[in-house]
Amino acid sequence: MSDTRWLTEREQDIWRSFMAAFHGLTDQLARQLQRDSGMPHTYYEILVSLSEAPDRTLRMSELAGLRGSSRSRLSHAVARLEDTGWVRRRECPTDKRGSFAELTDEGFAALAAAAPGHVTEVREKLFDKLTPEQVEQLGEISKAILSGVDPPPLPLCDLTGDR
Amino acid sequence: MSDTRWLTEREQDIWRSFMAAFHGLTDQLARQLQRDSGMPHTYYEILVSLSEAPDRTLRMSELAGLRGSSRSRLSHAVARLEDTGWVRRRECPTDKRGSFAELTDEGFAALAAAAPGHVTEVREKLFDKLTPEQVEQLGEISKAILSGVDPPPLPLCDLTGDR
DNA sequence: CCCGGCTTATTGAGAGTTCAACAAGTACAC
DNA sequence: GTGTACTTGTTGAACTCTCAATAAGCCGGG
Repeated sequence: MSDTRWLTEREQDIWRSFMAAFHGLTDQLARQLQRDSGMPHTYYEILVSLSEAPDRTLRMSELAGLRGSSRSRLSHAVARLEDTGWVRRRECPTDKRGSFAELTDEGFAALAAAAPGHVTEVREKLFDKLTPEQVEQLGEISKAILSGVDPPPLPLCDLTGDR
Repeated sequence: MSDTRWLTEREQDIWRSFMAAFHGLTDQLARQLQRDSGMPHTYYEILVSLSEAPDRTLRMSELAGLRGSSRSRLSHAVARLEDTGWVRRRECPTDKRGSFAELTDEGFAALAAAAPGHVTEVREKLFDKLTPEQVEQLGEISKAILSGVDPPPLPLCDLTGDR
């Protein structure tokens, strides 16, 4: 328990570059979206997920699952998106607990308006900086990391009686 | 202006894996730190930077630069860290505007207590998932991305007269 | 010296996230 | 059926982050 496998000098170097690069990149993307389209990156991704769903509609918990977000976060986010008129809530006929979130036409338009600037930023700040081989490597690396990431911060009730 | 260079199918795939992997990873690290050590990841990194500085002390703006954080954010964070007793503010004798942040013994102890769990998480969730070649590739990729990331969200007053 | 222009750091309000608690509905054993 | 256990989604409070505004000190030209 006490024999921690510390990082080597080299590993720490890479780890720090990685964190700096990724935070720099995501910060920049988030900033661009907020500045040019007035929406947080998280909300942009919610709109994307809805836009790709049949009828542009998803159950709240499916949406949370897709976005790796907690139900609570999603609930707050959708409340705000509803205020701006980009999303509408509908009730589920078969399960009265359930809620659907549906992308409105205004929401779709906002997404369509935001996309070009966002994609341009992604291309310039990420893909343009890497060689084609590095892009493929990044894909492999990402898949490998994903395999180790525990199921998202979903409700994931604490089953164990621990503590 | 209107000819956006959209992502190819393959690129979008990689982009999404990348985002999912990275968000999953950072979420998990943040969660582990908050749960086991009661501190946000951002604060952990502030403590790390201070612990490595001469006299465990840094000017506020140097610290902000190191951490790629805005002055404002750092100011709020240090205020809170001061409340918990992990950091102490000192005034700068040569520049009366300036402030030093100094890691207290309690802060150092908290950091020392948090480090093993954090490192273990980094090793298990990142390094253990990758081959040695992939680790090196990740280092190169990170450096390449870093080269394109604009200077951090520092104050960076808008020099241009635009808008 | 002194004034305008930077730089340093803080502050407050607004927005997003987390966590725990909760209401409401479903499911399944009995 | 009825009750217990689980699910779905929401809410409020506490916390972090962002942005714009502000106070205060430095600095260089005239």
